[in-house]
Amino acid sequence: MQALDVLGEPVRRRIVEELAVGPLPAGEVAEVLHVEFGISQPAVSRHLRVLKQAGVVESTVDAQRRLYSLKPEAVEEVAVWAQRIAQFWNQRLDALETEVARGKSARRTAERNAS
Amino acid sequence: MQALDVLGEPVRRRIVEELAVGPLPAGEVAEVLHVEFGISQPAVSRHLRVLKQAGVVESTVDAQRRLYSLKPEAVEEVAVWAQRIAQFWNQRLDALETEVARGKSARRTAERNAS
DNA sequence: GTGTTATATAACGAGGCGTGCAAATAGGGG
DNA sequence: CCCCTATTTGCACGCCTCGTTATATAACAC
Repeated sequence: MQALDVLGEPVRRRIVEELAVGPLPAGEVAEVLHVEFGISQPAVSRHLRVLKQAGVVESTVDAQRRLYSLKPEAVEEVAVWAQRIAQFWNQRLDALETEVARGKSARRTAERNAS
Repeated sequence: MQALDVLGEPVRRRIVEELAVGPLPAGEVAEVLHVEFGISQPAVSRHLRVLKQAGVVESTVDAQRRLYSLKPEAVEEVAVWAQRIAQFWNQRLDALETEVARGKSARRTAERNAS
């Protein structure tokens, strides 16, 4: 799960969203981020590198330009993780509801302790 | 999306996973994390506070202890975000496939590259 | 009250991250 | 060749976060 580590950055998240629509040359990414976040082009370049090293994006050479594109596996990895957690939680929720429905309502206190 | 900012931390992700199973007192969370990451109780306490401020967890008072539990909305938020991105990407992929199917095949010239 | 458990806060240091600027590299094109 | 554009990299700096240890608060028990 390298992806989540790297997506903690708002700027990088924005880049990912931008690339989700389709591949873009570094310059255009930089421009968008410059407008929205007020950061310089080299800064964006660095973020792109971080994203690349984390396997979130990849780049292609097109003459002098670098075309960056999203690697969907990475995003999917994040989605899977979050969904797994959500699922755990839902299971728990269902269990509680069942329990309550059965009338065992007054127990839940000592349930989780017992170390 | 405060959740993603905060979930970039491995320790915090572990805490979330632990709490996904069910609520736990701070002490037990601290113990688990101490065993697995070798960090101290105060460190865990701080992570819990960060998670709380980000709306990922919440706590209730039970005598001297604090019971921490996951706020599923936060996790769901992350899942939704990631899925949205993934969906964008899938749309794009579908579009490309359609294009290729139409016979425009010979374009993908400089596809492969990396550092 | 004193003592004990459970947890949070304070104070501090170390390290990492993100930034801008300036310079370097890569790839055209005259 | 030399120059121009696109992008990356080197450097210095400030900030923010993490971790530890020591200490405080809260609630209970005696």
